[in-house]
Amino acid sequence: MPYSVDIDRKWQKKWADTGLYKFDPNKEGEKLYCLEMFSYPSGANLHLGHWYNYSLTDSWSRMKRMQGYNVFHPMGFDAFGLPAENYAIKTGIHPQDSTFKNIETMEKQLREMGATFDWDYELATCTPEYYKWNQWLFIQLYNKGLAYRKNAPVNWCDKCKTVLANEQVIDGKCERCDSEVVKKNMTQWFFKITDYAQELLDCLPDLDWPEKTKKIQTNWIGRSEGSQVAFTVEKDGEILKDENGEPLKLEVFTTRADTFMGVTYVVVAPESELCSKLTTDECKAQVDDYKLFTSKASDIDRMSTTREKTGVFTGSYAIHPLNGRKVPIWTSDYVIAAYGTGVVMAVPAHDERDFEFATKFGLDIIRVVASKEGAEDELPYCEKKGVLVNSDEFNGIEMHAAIDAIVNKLATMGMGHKTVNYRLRDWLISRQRYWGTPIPMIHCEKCGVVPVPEKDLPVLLPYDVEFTPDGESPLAKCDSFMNCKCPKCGGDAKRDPDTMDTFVDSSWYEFRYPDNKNNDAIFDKEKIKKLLPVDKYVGGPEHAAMHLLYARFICKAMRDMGLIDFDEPFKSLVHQGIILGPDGNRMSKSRGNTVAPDEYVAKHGSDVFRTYLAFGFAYTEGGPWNDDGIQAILKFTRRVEKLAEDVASIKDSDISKIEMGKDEKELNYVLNYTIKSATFDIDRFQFNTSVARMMELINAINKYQQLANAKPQLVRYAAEKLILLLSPFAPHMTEEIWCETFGNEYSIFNQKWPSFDESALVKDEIEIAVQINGKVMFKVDIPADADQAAVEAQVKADERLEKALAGRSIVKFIYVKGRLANIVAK
RNA sequence: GCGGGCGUGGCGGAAUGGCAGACGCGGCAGACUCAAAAUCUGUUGACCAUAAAUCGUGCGGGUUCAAGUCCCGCCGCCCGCACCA
Repeated sequence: MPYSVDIDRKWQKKWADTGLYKFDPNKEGEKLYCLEMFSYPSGANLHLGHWYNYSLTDSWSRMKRMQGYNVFHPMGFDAFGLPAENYAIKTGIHPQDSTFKNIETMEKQLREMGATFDWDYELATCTPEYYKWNQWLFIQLYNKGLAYRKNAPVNWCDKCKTVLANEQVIDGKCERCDSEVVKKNMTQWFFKITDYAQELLDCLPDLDWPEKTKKIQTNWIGRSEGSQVAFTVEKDGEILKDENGEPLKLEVFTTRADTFMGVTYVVVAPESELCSKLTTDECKAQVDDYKLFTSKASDIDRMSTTREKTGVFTGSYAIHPLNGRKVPIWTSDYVIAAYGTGVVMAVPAHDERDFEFATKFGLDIIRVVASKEGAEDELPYCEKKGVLVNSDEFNGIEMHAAIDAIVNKLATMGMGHKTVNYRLRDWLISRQRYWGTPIPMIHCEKCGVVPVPEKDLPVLLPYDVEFTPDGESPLAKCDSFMNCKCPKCGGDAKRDPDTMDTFVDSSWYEFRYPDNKNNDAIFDKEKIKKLLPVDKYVGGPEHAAMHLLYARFICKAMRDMGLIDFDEPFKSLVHQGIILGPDGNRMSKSRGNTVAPDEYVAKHGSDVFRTYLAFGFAYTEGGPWNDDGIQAILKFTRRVEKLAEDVASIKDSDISKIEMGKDEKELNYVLNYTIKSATFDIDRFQFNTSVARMMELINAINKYQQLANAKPQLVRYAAEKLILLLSPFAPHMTEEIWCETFGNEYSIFNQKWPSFDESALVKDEIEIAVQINGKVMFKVDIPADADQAAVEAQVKADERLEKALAGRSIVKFIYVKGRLANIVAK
């Protein structure tokens, strides 16, 4: 029966009926956990990106199965999230209803892809069975001090009256109403990922991840070595005191402690709490105006580098600990509250931003570093080399040495020390949204914040909720949800009305798959020990800084809770590229350049589509879709089927007894070369070249077939190997050929992956190029094992050499074994 | 602005410093056919009537017996971060 979508259905049914892909943890073979990033269940059918990710990773895992690994390959759904909620606001269809319906559709489609997923291990994050453990994990983090509440500036859309997730802010605008997003201070839950900043950095080098992704994480974490130095503050003519009655230390982070003697003012971020504390009554009005001004400034404005500096004086002064100088404290939005201490010491002579600010507001500029003693470099002089000037006792000290000298001096006064600062911020996980995991915390007037006892988990997400956004969490309006008893004192209390960021759901799901039905624990430690970490993780590069960082953090936190005993969740990571529309642009409905897999699959079958995806692109690059490529694969599959029919009647594939002549050796060489390189290429996710090698193999077989004295056993033998090699890409078609055309035993996927014979790859004679000064002049056949002397002798004896030399004489003879010979001639 | 990646025929794309363009699409020519489609065979970087020669991996330099590959400087595109103190 020629290959079609009917063949797909036939074998999909048989595979399911016979449980071919059921995972047995006790089966022989080294365990291999192969995981694709699970997907969001959208209403539409699987798109090209899903196919590209899932079908080819499936091909990889199929080869691994055949190589004898005990492959665990689960699939599930990242089912909480905003799209379903927004869809509900628009249509009135409840997120739960639309989500479960979408999951059903996607499951069906994923089955039709013909992947090896074991659906017994499926999970969906929106089920209470899953999010119960999300809540449990939250409480463990809380108990460990890794989940805490604080007041922080968040993205706020004033038109939608709601907080927005970072990913909902597109170029500083709300994705839904397109109005500008501003910062607003709100009390939110955070996960203390910053506790792990250094370890997240330290473990990166040993991961088998794309270097680019590691770089993105490195930058995101943003380690910066510097010093923390402190000033005292004079407000209204008096030294400002802290809550203990000690003089308040205004601490700043700097990488340039060498310029400390050049500080002429200090800047505090307007959002910082310190700002209010430092502002004098006299200046309060202008500072408040300025705060309002910056809170209104959109991210777009603030991000602009051409934007002119703004700011106002707070009325207070910082007192320089080394020279006693009194410098004004300003507030300006060029200082970011969340980075460092939210306060900057300004050295306009040696910092461009400070220079611009000081120039605009007429603040002092004092040179303290010169490229060499006495030099009058143009200011600002920002080079990190030179010696100190105008710095009293530090004059003449080389800039790097001066950092140590100054910090040491400050340290003796308790006013400074070396430190490391990270750009990474704690992970804000509260969301004022409905369709997510309720935060399992209770607010009691008497007892404060109290975690929900484990026996009361899960805190169920109520179904009947008014979720139109109006600035309040939808759950806050649901009395039956909100009102509860305090677990500690039994008095009336309120639940936390927020839900968790859906990145929390996906930050540990890889741990739940192997034990997805466990009602008593998040997972069984022994099961996890057997299967994790994930050996191969495949998904888009867009998750480099978010999901992949969060998942690493949660893994480390789990380890420190004693749940697991390894450091990293994903040993090896691959990113698939992006398939663009035929016009070379990103596919989008508005552009009208989308390609729907369904049409192709219905017409040609899953295998043709899968094999095209393998062949038509460099996997990690992606690229524009091209319909013509499908035709190439159709042709190839027809040739494969034709070959299979040709050899169907040949029952003998024993090649050990046939005489291996030149042609046989040649075909055998191609066969073994194909096995070797296709295996290697599939292993490293370079599917296009592995399919190319198979095309070469069928070319060679067809050529050999046409010989009058072709040995049928060899043809059959080579054809069987080809079918095995192709099976990961075209599972249905090759199963059909294997069982029906060849009459072999079910299933091809219980067969061993072909191995190659190294001796077949050793040729007696090879052709090499002879170059003169790097240019190919002619070619010679030489014995493959010839050494340089032998090759040199043979080439020198060649009659073509004299003409090629054209009167020049040989200076040097280089033979690169098996490659070429190069003659240096003058 | 900083950091990273990429740039190869008409197209998708191959090339551990070692014969650039594997494999395929498309084109051209031929076979089969009344014809077309399909299939098969050959051919296909540019220049050139042909061969030879020459030129060819964004541009300009360099290292090397040998550079798409390594180094330096540009240009273009993409991605990440972005007043990070």
